[in-house]
Amino acid sequence: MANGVPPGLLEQAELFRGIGAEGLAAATGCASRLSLRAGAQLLKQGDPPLHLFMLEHGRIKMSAVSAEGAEVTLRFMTDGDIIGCAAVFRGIAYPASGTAIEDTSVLSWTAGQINDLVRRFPQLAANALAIVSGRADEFLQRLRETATERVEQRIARALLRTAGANDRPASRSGTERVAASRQQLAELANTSLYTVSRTVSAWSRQGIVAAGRGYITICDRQRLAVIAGTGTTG
Amino acid sequence: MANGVPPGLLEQAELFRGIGAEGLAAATGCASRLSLRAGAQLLKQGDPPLHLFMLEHGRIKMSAVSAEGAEVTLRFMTDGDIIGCAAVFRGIAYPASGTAIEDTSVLSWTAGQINDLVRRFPQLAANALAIVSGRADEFLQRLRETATERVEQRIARALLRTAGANDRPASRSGTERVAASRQQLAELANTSLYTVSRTVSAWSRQGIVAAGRGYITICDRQRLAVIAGTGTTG
DNA sequence: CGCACGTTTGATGGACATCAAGGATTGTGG
DNA sequence: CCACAATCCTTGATGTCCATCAAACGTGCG
Repeated sequence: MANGVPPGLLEQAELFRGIGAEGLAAATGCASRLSLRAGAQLLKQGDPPLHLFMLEHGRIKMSAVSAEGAEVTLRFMTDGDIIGCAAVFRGIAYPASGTAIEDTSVLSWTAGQINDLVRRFPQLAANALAIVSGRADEFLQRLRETATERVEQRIARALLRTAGANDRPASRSGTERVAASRQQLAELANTSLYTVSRTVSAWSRQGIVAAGRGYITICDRQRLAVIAGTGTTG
Repeated sequence: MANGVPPGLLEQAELFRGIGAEGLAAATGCASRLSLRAGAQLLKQGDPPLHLFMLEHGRIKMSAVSAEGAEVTLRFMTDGDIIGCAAVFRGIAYPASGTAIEDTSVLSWTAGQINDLVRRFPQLAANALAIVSGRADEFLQRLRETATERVEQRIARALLRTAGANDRPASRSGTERVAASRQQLAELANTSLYTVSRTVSAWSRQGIVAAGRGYITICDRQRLAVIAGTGTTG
């Protein structure tokens, strides 16, 4: 494998499921690797869909801006996530921008390569549908939340979500350290960093979390889940 | 055609594009027709994806509720729209509920029939991806709006959107009558019916619209577009 | 040590929801 | 054709959630 992509890596990704050893080998074989420093932009909203990406290691912030320039953070991508799926499969411009928020390594395929792969392994199309549909569900959920829920609830959700996305091997010590600045949480919860700070401070006083600079440690996941409305029966 | 579905009807639908005369005939042949009185429910969020629907004539409100019971109206479906696409293609529960808000006629296919059709006409899978992806974009846009825009702007958008969805043959008389109660607009703009009423009254005073019971007539689409931020260059 | 950056906390105000009550429009039955 | 009910719409008064401004504080780093 000239590109040095370890075999087996792609299996984790939802996109490459069910295409067999041959499919995985083909996809692995034509992948390129790309390294990004923290702060570098991977793709820009509105750009033509030349590449499909898969995050190998690191974190990327996906965000979208409106015509007036208002920005919304959509989600933070982590290892194994696919980026640019809908755009490449449909041949439309990327609907969002992606920026590395820490040093990150990414695999990429050209649109042409993906088209070839799809022709040989039609399962990829079904997988793409699943991914896009899942993303639609996510947006729908965010929409519901933003529209109907209070700030504290949204912040709790945002925290739990980035917790889940980060520490896959959930430390079962009960406490769980989440790398997230107030600003980042604010963007995910559609609120201001001030409100996040106040809320987190209040939680800290109640012993639900322990706050630090650039991170938050979840002490009482139960109570946080109750606040998030993911409540009780968890 | 035993079911009385007029040939040529399906061509309008995004889902059935590019499958040729044979495909259209096959799809038409196995479609069933369903009539709904205003207020009747077509499908319920969480139900297993037994049927795919296509709206033949009428209007259906799609809405989703959270675990806590808060409801969000997603969109109003009109002639030719596909309902249940993501659910049937992926085999997951319907993500939203659909209720007829006027007497409506719907075509339906069972999940099995759709699967057969997809096997024979793979283009259907690509079309489904386009539909789902388009819906994701819509949600993303709504999310951006709800998060960053002021109420007046959102109401303007909601009004223009339902205008576009209703009167396809846009009456070029300059004025355009839109069937929409204040309550419905409020749901689409994620606000209260009171605020909509106030806003519409203000517009009415400025001559942008003319308001009536159950409808709003757009007099100055230009200015409305400016308010919506779809501005000027239209 | 001092700078930069993230965080905290108070004070203020605005946008909008909500409550309340009254007015307009449509349909129904006598 | 008129009275009545049922909706839908309007408009004022009030309150609250949260954004925003301002300023200080803590932490880590060169």
